[in-house]
Amino acid sequence: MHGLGELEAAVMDVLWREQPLKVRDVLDRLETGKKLAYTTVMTVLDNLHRKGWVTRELEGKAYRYEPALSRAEAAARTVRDVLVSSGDPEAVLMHFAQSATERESELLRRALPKKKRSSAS
Amino acid sequence: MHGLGELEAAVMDVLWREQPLKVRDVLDRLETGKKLAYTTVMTVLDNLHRKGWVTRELEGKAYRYEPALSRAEAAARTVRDVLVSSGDPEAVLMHFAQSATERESELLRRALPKKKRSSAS
DNA sequence: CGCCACCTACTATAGCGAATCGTAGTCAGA
DNA sequence: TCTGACTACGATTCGCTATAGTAGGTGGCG
Repeated sequence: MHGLGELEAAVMDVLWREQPLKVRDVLDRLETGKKLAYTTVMTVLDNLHRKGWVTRELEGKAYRYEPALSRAEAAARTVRDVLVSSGDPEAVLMHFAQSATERESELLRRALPKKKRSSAS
Repeated sequence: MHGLGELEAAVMDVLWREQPLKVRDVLDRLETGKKLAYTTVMTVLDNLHRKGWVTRELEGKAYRYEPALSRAEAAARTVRDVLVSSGDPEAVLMHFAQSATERESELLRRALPKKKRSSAS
């Protein structure tokens, strides 16, 4: 869904699950099979910050990180990017509609009519 | 949109534009600034084949390659994957609906009712 | 018949981004 | 002041992509 590595994605998962966390908190909550070094997680968070995936705020001595976008927002943006970069959004939507589950179709049908103008980022 | 490298994507673009092509044909049509070696393109096509992005068929001495999926199908599948892996497809669709253009909304509204069953990969 | 052109198969190198840490420096508090 | 918790930097390793050379097979043509 993203242009992220495995660990980076795992870290984002943690942050999406529980909001503002310090490096240590993320480390504690990471569900990888191996125990990582504190600095490893710090580096990853730093990279995510540099790439704009998370924002951070100094609290005393340590940073508290939180996702720049909710998981759903990030995913929605990815969907949009795929549409745009596909060169033919219409065709893609057609194919998607074909494979959409009944539930998804229902949701979309309800959500779409309510739409208002808004520019894509 | 994909998990492909730059050259791989360029090669897929060529194949999506014009269907069954031999290595040499792809090489000739590649729009990269630099002139690549024949074997470079061959390797890329081989890798794409290994990863399932293209199928190939021996014609005489050489292979003829073609995309396993149309560009739109591939993109649609990516969209589906994003939805599924997001953990909350509904929320993603809601956000997407918010940012959809009028045209996209219109398209979806028309396409959705036609839906039929089909299994996601 | 033997050489040339064209292909594929294999192997090799370099580059880049991600993963993973170690070390050094800083600062608040016991 | 010594300690513990942090951050800032830098180093190494790894996997994947980009890029290409070399070896070996084969059909056609002079």
